[in-house]
Amino acid sequence: MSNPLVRKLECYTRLSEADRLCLIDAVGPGRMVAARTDIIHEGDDPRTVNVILDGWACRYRQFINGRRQIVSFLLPGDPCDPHIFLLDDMDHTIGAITPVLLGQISGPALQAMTARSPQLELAFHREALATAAVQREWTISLGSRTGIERLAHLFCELHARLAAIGLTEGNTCPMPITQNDLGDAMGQTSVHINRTLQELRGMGLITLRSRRLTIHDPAALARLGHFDSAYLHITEQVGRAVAQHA
Amino acid sequence: MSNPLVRKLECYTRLSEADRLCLIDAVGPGRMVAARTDIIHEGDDPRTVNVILDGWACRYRQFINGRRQIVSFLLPGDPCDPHIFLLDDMDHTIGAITPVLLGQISGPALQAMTARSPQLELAFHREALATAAVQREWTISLGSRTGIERLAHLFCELHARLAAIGLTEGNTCPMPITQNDLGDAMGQTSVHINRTLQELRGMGLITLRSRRLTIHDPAALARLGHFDSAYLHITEQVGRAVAQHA
DNA sequence: CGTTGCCTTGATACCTATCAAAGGGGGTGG
DNA sequence: CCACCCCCTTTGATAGGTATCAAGGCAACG
Repeated sequence: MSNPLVRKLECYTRLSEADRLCLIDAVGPGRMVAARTDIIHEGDDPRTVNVILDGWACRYRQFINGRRQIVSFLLPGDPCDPHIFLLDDMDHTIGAITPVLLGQISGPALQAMTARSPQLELAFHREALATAAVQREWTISLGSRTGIERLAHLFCELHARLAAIGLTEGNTCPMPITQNDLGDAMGQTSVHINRTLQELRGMGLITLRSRRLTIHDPAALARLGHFDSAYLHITEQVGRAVAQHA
Repeated sequence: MSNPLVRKLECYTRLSEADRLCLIDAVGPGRMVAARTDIIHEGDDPRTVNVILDGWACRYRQFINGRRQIVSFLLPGDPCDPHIFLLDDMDHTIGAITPVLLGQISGPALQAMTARSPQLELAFHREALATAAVQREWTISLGSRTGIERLAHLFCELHARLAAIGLTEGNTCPMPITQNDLGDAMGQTSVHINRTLQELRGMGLITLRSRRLTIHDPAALARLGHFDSAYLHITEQVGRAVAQHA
C-alpha cells in the first residue's frame, strides 16, 4: 500500500514517480503519538510540517468552561500545519483521536521539493485551498443546518475524504470517534448526538457500530445533509474505492 | 491616504517603498460594483485576483430554500480569491454589500511581484493563513458561542480588522450591514439578531445606528464574546488607529 | 471480576425559529 | 422640496429544537 500523503496529493494533480519517491523519502517513517494526546505543542520546531500517516486527529479549541470545539478532522495524508511557521503562534491545538503515526517534513526539504517539481507545488497548494473550502463548509453546516443534517453532511464528507485515499470498503469506512467527539464537532451535546444518530439509524440511512460507519443509502444521506462533494475539490480519481454519492 | 491593500499586507510584515509602489501599480484604479450584486461570477477570468479597495463584501452560499449563509466578510484591502484559479470552480459566491471598488491583479503580475520581493510573498502568504484562522474562528463561534457572544465576537473582530487598516475612529467604525445580513452570518434570524442587539445596547456595550458601530466598553465586549485578537495574526502595527481591546 | 468509559434514556428548561404585523427612516420621483 | 414608498427595524405570541441534569446499561480492559 502506498503512502497516504502521496494518495492525498494525487487527489489534486498527477504526480510523477519521482515526485512520489521524493515525498515518501522526505516524510520518513514517522513516529507514534498516543491517542487522546496533543500532537502539536507550542515550542515544537515550527519549521517542520507534520503529516498524519495513520490514525485520526482533530483541530480544536479548548475553552475555560470545559467546552471544546473541534473545527476539523485530520485523516491519513492530511498535513497538520502547512506553513504555520510563517505565523507568530498557534491559535488552536491539534490532538490525536486514535493512536497516530506522524510524519514530518522539514521546512527546507519541503521548499526544495516544491522548487524542483511544479506538480508537487501545485498539489500542496491545492490541498491548502481544499482545506480552506472544507473549513468554509463546516461554517455553513454549523450556521445553517439542523442537527440531523449536520451529522449527515459530516458522514458524507468523511466517507468521501476516506474514499479519496482508499480507506473505504464500499459504503463502509472507519469512524473512530465517540459521540462526545461528534458533539464537540457539531456544536451539540453528546446526548443530542445520540438521539440524532438513532434517528438516522431509524431512517435506515446508516449503521454506526464498533467504530465503523456504513452508509446504506448514500444518495439519500447526501440529500438529507445537502452534501455536494464539489467543495472537496478532489479532481483526480485515485484509489479503487471512490465515493458514489449521487 | 494610502492603498488599503498596502495597509492590509503591512499588517503582516514590513514592506519596502518599492513593494508599496509595485502593489499600487499592479492593482490599478479599480472598477465599481453596485451594492447587493455578485462580484465573482462563474466564468470570470480565473487568472485574476480581485481585491476590495473600498466598500464591504461577503462570501456566502445560497440555498434553494431561500436561506443564505455568509461565511466571511471582506473589508477594504482583502483579496477575494487568492489563487482560487488553481481549483476547478468556485464553491461559493462573493457578493457586494455596499458599493464596492474592486481592484484586480493579473496572475502573471502577482507572480512577478512575489518572485521579486520575498517580503511581498511572505505578506500574501501570511494573509492567506490569517484568513484561514478567521474562518476557523467563525466555525468556533457558530459551534460554541451563544447568540449574544457571537455578535460580541463579530463586532470585536470587525473593529479590529478595520482598525488594522486605519478605518476606525477610536471605538467607532463603519458597520454597513443590515440585521438580516448579521442573521445570515451568525446562523440566526434577523428577528433574534434584533433582540440580541437590544440586549447589547441595554448592557451599555455598544451603539449601532446609521450604519456605524461604537463600542463603549471594548474590554467588556471582548470578554463577553471570548474575543482574543491573537487569531487575527496582525503583527505589525500600522495606521494610527489601532484596536485597544484589553 | 471490578472499574471505567461510552452509550442510552427520561424529564424539564431555555434558547431560537417562525409567523404576523406595525413603526421608522432614507431614498426617489414628482 | 415634499410626498410616497420600500426596506429595515421592532414587537408580540407561539412552537420547536437543543441543552441540562440525572441515572442506568453495556462492553472493553486491566
